[in-house]
Amino acid sequence: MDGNNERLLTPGEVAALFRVDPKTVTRWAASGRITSIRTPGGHRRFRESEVRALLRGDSEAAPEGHPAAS
Amino acid sequence: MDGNNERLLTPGEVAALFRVDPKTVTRWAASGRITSIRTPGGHRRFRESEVRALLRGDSEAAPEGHPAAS
DNA sequence: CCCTAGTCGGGTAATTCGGGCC
DNA sequence: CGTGTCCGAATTACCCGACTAG
Repeated sequence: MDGNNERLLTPGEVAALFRVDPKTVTRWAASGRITSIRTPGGHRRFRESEVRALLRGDSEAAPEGHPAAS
Repeated sequence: MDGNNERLLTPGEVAALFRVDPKTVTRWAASGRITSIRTPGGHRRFRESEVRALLRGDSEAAPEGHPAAS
């Protein structure tokens, strides 16, 4: 198995998490405030770990990978 | 034995990677947005390297071959 | 040969996209 | 500057029944 078990969220999911409109989430991605993965169709997907870090109030950029309990 | 060690992924695998419906992946292949290999039965299969490049946001899809360090 | 899971095909509703405006 | 809402257009998600993969 690949260690690539990163869960992706849809704009609507992130919008519901942040209590904002999906359009706002799209603007965050356009501003580079959040990592966005684009589907061949043009739709965006967001990393669950990244969104979680933002939700926690982590101003610092979340490091890629797993937050090893150090 | 051709040196073709390319791993092929099923629509369900690609769909899970992009967090989309397997039907959507099939639509990408129908639109020519992704290289699809057809089984004698009509089922589609996708190249692991191609899917990975799409996930990375690489607009330039590797036509084929291995990513030799140039 | 049989079986379970996955995929195929077409059609319709929901969501998202993009730009512009308040 | 950032957010919410408008529009039209594109893309995606779920419905069904039938076939393939292993």
